[in-house]
Amino acid sequence: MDTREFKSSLYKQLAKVTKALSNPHRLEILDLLAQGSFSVEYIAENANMSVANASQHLQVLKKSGLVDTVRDGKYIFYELYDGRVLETWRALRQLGLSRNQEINELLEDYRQRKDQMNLMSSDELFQKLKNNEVYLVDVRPEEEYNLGHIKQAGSLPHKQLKERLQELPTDREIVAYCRGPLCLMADEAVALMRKEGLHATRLENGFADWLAEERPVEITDK
Amino acid sequence: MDTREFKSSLYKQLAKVTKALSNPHRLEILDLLAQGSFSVEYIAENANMSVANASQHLQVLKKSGLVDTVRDGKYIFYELYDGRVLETWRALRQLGLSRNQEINELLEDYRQRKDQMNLMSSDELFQKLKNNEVYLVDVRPEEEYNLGHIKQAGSLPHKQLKERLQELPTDREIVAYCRGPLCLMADEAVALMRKEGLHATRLENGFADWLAEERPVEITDK
DNA sequence: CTTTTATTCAATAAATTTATTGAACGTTAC
DNA sequence: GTAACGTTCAATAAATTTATTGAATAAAAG
Repeated sequence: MDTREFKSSLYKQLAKVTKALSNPHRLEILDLLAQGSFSVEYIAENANMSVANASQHLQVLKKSGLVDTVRDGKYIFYELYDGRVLETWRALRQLGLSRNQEINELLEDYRQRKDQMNLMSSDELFQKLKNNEVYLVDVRPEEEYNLGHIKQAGSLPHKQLKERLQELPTDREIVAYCRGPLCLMADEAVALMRKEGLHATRLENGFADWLAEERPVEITDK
Repeated sequence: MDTREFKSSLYKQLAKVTKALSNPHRLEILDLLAQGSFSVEYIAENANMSVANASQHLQVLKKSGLVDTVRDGKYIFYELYDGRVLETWRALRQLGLSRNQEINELLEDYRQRKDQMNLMSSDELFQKLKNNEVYLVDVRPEEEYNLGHIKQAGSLPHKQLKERLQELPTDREIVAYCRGPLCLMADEAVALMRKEGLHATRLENGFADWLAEERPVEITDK
């Protein structure tokens, strides 16, 4: 093998990792796995695809070394291989958000339609939590809240929001958060709360980012 | 458009960026553009592909927002869009090197075959340069040396090395560097120097990394 | 104005990636 | 043991990506 062939093989190997990142479904899966480890079934349901399809995508991610599996009883849990994968995913997402104008337009359109543009930064939330100025709700599915959540947050899955609106305070600012900047559960929740006359805002990023920023969380370790 | 469609569009848009990163040729181009801006012809030659093919790949990179173009006379120069692209590329490359065992095996095989396994870290080189303990040579093509190089480095393109061996000192350690950890020019140079009885070592990373680490360089600004 | 040179475009065939389907596998619960 | 359940496999058709070829543009040089 001459030098040129060596070089081609190197980039070909490297592309195995980037190819694994090149599919929208797999990106959505990674974004979900940033929250914790989940079964194939859960992933399929939450990233909106068939179980067989999710399984195939997960195997691509596994072969590329981005995720790993742990068997627990009859379930197989997939998780990010390590913190470096999470960091790279966050950098890529950030790059995408900064370089693809259409993403921002999509997000703005969505929020404008729901009449809520303003987002709260992590810094601001951190301060307001310290001064006990806000009521914080985690609107992700309960399973994810149980794996770990922002300290002082209560669980109120967005699917149950309508029936449990009366639990929310009417005299305080409510902050809702979900998985991350691309997750729309908190946007939907805020829209609904505002329609009910509540003072609600969404956190700009989500749980995985709060964790990566090393801010206070409550984690269930297994 | 309902929430699910919105979400799919978001990840689809994001995948436009990652798809641009999913091809080995385009990775090799990015790695080259980490050194500076170059014409299509130069890129085609140095990344070993036809001009038409390089042009097509470059357009994919441009549409995804990763690179930009500047026209100068009859040449069109391609360059990384900004520092964030460089940082993301470095993170991805690092992730690849850490997660793909075959890359490391390829590199080790290559170096073993050439009987030189030991690499010098940036830290060590920095110290040795300060104490004037090493003779530093940049073995990249002269064009790239002229765009910018490590301070105190002399230019000795690996293609001219054979004829200019007598310029090298026989009584000092020689350090050779090139574009980065995936670039093999410095490995070839070190192998040749050792065969001639010189005391030579390669820098682990390359110019773009030295620059990103904010170590002393000489840059030609235009 | 014509020629030269650098780059891009358009068309095509080959290769790769993808979603879907239904069967197969392996573990748990009974 | 057998049934139920979660996951993977294998086969296939549709969609996308890729390299190659030769023609088309656009700027510079003569």
